[in-house]
Amino acid sequence: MGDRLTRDFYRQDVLRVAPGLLGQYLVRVWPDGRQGRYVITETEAYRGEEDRACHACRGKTRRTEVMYGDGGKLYMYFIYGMYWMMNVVAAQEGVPQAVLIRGLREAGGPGKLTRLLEVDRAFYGEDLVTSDRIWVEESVHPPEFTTGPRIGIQYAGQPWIDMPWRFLMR
DNA sequence: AACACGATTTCG
DNA sequence: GAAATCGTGTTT
Repeated sequence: MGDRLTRDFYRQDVLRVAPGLLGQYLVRVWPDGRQGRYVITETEAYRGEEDRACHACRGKTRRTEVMYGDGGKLYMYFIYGMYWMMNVVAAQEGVPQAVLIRGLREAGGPGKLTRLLEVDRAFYGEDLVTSDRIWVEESVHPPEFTTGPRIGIQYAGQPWIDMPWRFLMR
């Protein structure tokens, strides 16, 4: 069992937090006491209002406000009429950045892993530093990883389409 | 109040 | 390649 990641980890720039989450253990505890531990294998960084692919590019709304808060909370949003996406807020208060969790060793795809974990709107704003039902624990050593352009953000235009802000564990 | 669209997945 | 399906932001 590793130590839970601290507030200071999440308060770093998203370009450090996104790759930094690779290889770490995402822990989920259900109401009945059952516990699951999953290795995070793929993430993507969304970086502030200037990033046209980031939901914060349209400013603060009820949906995006948690991204403007302190790092370490969950930003959940619903898309395509059927999927909840799970994001980890990075950086400090006032800096809207988030990491989309795209894959776990046990489940590839952001829409599939939230179904596996059974997390939805009820986890909007959940604090990974203090929650008793979901958090992240540190693995022994950081894994090697590769990078690439983010998925499904063609509408964002250049240079955002080509930013290598997708991180995959080898 | 109505409308357009999306950080996806699955099936043909 | 297209459908499924609805919350959110924008427009009326």
